[in-house]
Amino acid sequence: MPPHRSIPFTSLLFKCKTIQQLKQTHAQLLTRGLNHPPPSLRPTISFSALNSSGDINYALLLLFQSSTPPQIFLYNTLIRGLARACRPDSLSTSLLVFYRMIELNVVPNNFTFTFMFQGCANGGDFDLGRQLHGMAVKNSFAFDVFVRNSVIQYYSVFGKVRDARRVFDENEDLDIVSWNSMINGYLKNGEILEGLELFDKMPKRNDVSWNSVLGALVKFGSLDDACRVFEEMPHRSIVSWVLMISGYAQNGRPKEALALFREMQLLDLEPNSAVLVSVLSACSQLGALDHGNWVYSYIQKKCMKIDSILCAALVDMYAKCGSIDLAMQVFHSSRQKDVSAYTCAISGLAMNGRSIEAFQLFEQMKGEGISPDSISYTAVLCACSHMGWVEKGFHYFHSLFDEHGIRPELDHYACMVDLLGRAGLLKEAETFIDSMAMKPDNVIWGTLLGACRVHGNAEMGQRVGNMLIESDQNHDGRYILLSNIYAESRKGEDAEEVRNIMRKKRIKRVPGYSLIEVDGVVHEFLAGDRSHEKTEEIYLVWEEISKKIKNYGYNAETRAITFDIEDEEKENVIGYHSEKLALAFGLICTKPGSVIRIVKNIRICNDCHSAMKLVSKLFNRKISVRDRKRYHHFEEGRCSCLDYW
DNA sequence: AAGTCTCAAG
Repeated sequence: MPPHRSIPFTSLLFKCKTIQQLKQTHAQLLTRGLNHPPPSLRPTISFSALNSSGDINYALLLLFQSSTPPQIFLYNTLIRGLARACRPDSLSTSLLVFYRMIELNVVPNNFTFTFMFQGCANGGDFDLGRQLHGMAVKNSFAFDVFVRNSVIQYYSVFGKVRDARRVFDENEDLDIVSWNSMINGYLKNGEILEGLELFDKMPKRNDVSWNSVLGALVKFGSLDDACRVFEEMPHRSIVSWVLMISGYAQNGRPKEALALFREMQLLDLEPNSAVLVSVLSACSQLGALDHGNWVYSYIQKKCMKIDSILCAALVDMYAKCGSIDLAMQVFHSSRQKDVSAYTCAISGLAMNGRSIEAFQLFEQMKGEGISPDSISYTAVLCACSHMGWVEKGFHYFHSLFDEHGIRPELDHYACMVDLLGRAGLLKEAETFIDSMAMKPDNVIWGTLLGACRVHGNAEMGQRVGNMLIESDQNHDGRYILLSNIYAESRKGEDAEEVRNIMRKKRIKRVPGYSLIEVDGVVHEFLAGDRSHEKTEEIYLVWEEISKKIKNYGYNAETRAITFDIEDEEKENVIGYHSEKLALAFGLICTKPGSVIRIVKNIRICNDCHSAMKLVSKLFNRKISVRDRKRYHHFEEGRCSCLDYW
């Protein structure tokens, strides 16, 4: 068969849009006896190796089975595809390709080396990279600026900034990417000053240079410094916006994240999925369902692809805004779900009082061949804790290592201590802490202290509380817990003593607050807050509510009163806990029949819990309160937590 | 014929 007969097929191959089409067309070509004519290899290998919907194994097969020795371009394409793919065997496979080409006397060129270094950087093999570097130098490929830049990048990834700097210094012929790679090497490895010094010396800067600095400030410096750079930089690319918005979202400043996003919209800039992921994270933190809904409809309107990260963010947002049904709807309709998306759904279910489904989903995930990671385990252990399922908790705790070889981390231990402590097994919890394979941190002891308070164990509480205060003198929560434990076990003097120490050390109490979103605006309330513009009305309404529910058995509890309030104010303040004010505001401002959604930064107290239950019944409203750990969905006088929390 | 640097979740 004359070779030119393959030409029409080759152009057909170039037009293929999917791997299936490509394989079919290629198969037709093969059945006509045109066994891998060289021109057909290029489109097939390029597509299979580089396209995100390609099939790199198919490309490998074609390359290794070719009857004629493939051109260097094809080898390079495969190595490039492998470097990009980030599979666990990527690097060993590209090394195989590398040896194969040498074996067939195809001499590697500067492109080969660029892709190999990229592979080493992504695949985590330092030694191989160093050998290749020697080889590249010996064969004069290190003169190519691309090769050199990928070497700098490779050394930087492994924290070998000095080696990177040597390559950088040895060469006259540097371009802006060399500078960026070198600066980024410093910044990523925490050598901020060196990085900034080099940045100052740069002959010319581009967006990437500025964004590297911006990213380092967000991560290692202060957000406010980053903000200043953001204001001053000559041009903001989408990456700059991503960095700032995610910086705010991840550092407990979700309101500022949303404000910056609004600024972006006013400038008519199109958000990408990275921006939306951060915006969704901010919505999750604020419980801002209206905003979150807007983001979801925006994604649908723009037909944006929902990848596993966006899926996880959406599921997390809906779950943390209390709309677990919507969360699961998004989850099930998404095609791309990775372990994180599953984990978000699992912890979302658990948080919303649907632990049985959480366990089912965990098993389903394993059934689909996705292995749980350490965070998935934190989620199931939390689910056990919410239900008080001690035995199940131990089962999962043991399977952590037995089934998945994951060594328990502090988070897992903390979940177990919470599970035991909440269930009233305080002794067992303490024994469990003693059996830990690592040194327990203050979070673990703090969890036990919290349990001591819930179950009124003053002896253990005193011991643990004093130890905690000793080791971390500035944590307000520990003083408060200990003082309350004393107060509740009628040791008023000891409680007073703790209060005095706290005053003397000038330890500021982090105030408890509640958020409620009405018509896209997030309102914030503190306990006894009188700053809201509708204060008069809010307090009036709460008085009415209070009177009404008292007729149905509500008795303002005084046990849970915080200590830094003067005695005569006690009843007043517990009557005006932030969630009660938010509830009154919600009753004033939302439509009858709609759900009132409140987000708290600390745990809900007994008093508010019983008040909420009664209001849900007497006012016939569904109320959702998210506290620091979980959701309480109140309906018709009952709570989804079944009064266990 | 092709490449090197900045970017997101639990």
